[in-house]
Amino acid sequence: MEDKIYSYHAAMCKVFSHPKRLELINILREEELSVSDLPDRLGLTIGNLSQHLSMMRQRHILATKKERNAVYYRIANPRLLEAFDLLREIRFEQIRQDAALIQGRVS
Amino acid sequence: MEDKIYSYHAAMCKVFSHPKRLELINILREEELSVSDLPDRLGLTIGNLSQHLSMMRQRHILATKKERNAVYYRIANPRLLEAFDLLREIRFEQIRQDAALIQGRVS
DNA sequence: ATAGTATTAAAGTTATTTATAAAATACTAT
DNA sequence: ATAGTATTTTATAAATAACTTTAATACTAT
Repeated sequence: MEDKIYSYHAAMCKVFSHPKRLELINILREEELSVSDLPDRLGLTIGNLSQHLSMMRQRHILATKKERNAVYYRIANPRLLEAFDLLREIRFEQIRQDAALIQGRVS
Repeated sequence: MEDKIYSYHAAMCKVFSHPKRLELINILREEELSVSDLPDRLGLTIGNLSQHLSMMRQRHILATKKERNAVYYRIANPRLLEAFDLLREIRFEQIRQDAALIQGRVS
């Protein structure tokens, strides 16, 4: 039971474990976009992009709506952006500390 | 440059993308423990555990100290637990919503 | 020094993830 | 209905990650 919770949690975190998916989240925080807007901005083929989108939707990170002949993707839950930002901030802090270490200014 | 930031960010998130690593983080939030305390609690072989520990230390999620003939691991940065809890909370919320849907009580 | 214990590293195997290209589906508008 | 566009799916190959077993290292205490 407890095991399942960790598995669900891990499945969601897997979304964050690929640089292009993170970049995508960061793009979609501003505006929702259609699939065809994205391959150029991300440097991905359409097929590959579609795979990422599909796994992100399955895990409720992204949500979609259909309009005319396009499918629009958006961030499913704004709180995800809080988590995104918090993790990024923690990572930045680490990088700053590493840099300080290299320059001999140990905190 | 921007690419590198996403890669660093993703590398850190990869730590969270495995259920046993999440379980480990949750165990270590209470107390720091030695390597030999962990295989039984996690149901991992020592070799496999050691690989997880090593990658988590490399990414600054865990920190170590040596004492007598044991190596103790602890959470490197308490803010990681904030992120852990936030993500878990978001995931729980999703599960609750899914459950509600199945039972026909659409929010 | 030697034996015993704890930890890490290496090698080999399996499983999972990612990327590419091609085919299939879905929808629009004529 | 047909042609055209957008999106998804599938098949395959390549890359990465995970697990197991065994060997090596490091440290303790006698």
